[in-house]
Amino acid sequence: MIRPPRANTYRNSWAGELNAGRADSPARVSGWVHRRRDHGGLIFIDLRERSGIVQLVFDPETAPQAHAEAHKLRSEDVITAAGTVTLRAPKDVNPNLPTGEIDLRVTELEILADAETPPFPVDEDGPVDENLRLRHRSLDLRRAPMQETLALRHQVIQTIRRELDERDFLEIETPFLTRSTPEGARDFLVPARIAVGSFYALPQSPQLFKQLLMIGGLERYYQIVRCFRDEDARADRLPEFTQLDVEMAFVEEEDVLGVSEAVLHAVFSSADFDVPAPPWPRMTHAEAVGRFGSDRPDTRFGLELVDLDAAVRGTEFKVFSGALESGGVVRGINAGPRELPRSELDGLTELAKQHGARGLVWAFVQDEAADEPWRSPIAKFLKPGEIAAITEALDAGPADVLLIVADQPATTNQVLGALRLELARRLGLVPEGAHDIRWVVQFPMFTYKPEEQRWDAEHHPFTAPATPDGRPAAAADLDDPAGLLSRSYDLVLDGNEIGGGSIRNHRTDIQSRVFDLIGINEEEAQARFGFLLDALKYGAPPHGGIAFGIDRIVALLAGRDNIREVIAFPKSTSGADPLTGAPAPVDDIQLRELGLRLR
RNA sequence: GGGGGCGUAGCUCAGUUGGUUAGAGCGCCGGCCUGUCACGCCGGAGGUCGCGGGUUCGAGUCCCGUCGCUCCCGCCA
Repeated sequence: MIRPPRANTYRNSWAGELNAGRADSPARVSGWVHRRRDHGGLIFIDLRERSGIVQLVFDPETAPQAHAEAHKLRSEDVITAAGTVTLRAPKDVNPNLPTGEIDLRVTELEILADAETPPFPVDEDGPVDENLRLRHRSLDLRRAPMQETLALRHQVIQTIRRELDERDFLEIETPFLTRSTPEGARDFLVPARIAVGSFYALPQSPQLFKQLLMIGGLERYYQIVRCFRDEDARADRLPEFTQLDVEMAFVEEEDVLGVSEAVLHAVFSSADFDVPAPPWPRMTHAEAVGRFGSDRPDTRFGLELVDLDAAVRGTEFKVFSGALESGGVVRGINAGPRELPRSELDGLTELAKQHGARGLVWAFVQDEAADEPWRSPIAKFLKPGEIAAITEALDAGPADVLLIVADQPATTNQVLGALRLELARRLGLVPEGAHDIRWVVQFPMFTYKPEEQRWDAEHHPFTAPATPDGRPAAAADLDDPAGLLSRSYDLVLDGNEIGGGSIRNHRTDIQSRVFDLIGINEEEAQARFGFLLDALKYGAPPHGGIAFGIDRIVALLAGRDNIREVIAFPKSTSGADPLTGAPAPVDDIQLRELGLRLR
């Protein structure tokens, strides 16, 4: 698995590669003191480096000098040791260690660097405050979980490169110091010394550049590239992150999805991550939101959303009737037969409110022997027929817990989508080891922003529109933007968005019309991305692409719930770097050169 | 910008209703120990209870503020 090292003064073998086959032969290894077991007579030292751990034995009778030196060893000292690989007696074999059949009986020991006592244990995987780990990242990186995850990350990236290379993609770099690209997030800005008062923007993605590469005839491009968005972080989102960026010319959706499936399936296979073989199922955005309350549905468990408009039409219960009259909906989920104590229901209500609902209706379906069909604070406001209709619509039986939200459609879906995820988490509804991967397609092209009285691009404005029945749209189709879809696609793994892309606009007439609709006039468009619009004029091929979140993918493969765990030097949630102290103030001299003055 | 959680020894944590000298395990230091592998045994050191203020006879504990970390909402296609 690992090639032998070039023999030098430090090593001729990897610690983790020594085995019974090397018995009675000399070896020299170097690494860190993982653990010491000093018996007064014999001293055992576990020596650790990337390849693994080997036990060094220091015997006072056969090697008194090395033994004396070994007494000084402490955790994380850096040593080089030479001796003879020795078979252990059968009773002494350690079956938990790949090198457990042998020892290295050391005759020569040199301490290359001694270490202060580490601020947290390096030889265990137990929990340590994350900030402390990040402040001493070089120590944290020595720990097994980080070594494993970064090796996995490397393997993912190598697999991607190999697969794309085999498909004739060119890896091409694009600039970091650039102009703002219209992704919608806040830009990180870099003041320009050469043009005081002007700024570079760090790229939110190489979107415009990869389109230029297609117009430039490069045909198939990819890049594993850092992207920057100056927005608040989350467990799955940091201000700087790495994406696999892909673009292809003369393609339609099937081409991009096909390449994506082949590459990612190779990635999953290489990591022994068990997802179905492609082609992966596709779900429309409308279905995803309708059934799961999310555009990144986790379909590994039920609790699907059910429309209750018909069941409660004409009701006198104001929460429901009020919602319906103001263009809202009434929807619910059947959480199945549960004993949910009041405190848990309150918690769910709190969650619903956090997501914008005014409240949460809950009901326990009772069996026929009970006085009332429901046990619920709102039962008395509903007619028996309405209760029966809701119960039937939710396909509910005795002891089932029903959760109902009445609000505007977007809010209702978001709230119920969040509730079903929370319930699944609390109740452990996701089957162990189950994974689901699927495309979400046919996103709306535009969303209407009432407060600004204009349409906005749901994806980004370079996405090609499609008619409501899913055909590529012509310029004339944009006259009625309401029902338009986009030729975009997201890839969703276990409820996580791990990639997304689209077929782009390669014709200036459609592109201009899109800008028009979202309120970017010709002058502004020319100022912000005239270089792309100009390029489109000189013959752009139909093209499209996709981008995948490398951090998220590796985190999912590694079973980590936080992408910081798969990044060597991550920022904290606040966007600060506990290691370097960035962001940090700068000298007045630097500010003057940039023509900046601080308030 | 908003909400929740956390902050006590080097690490991971406990700390009752506000009450004498703030504890445990691991680590660390010293001693003993020749087959351990989470070695074992004996002894020891180690605390600005995040920081600031307040209430109180008395604060790790209650209150206010603040900082940091974290999860979420907003934001982020």
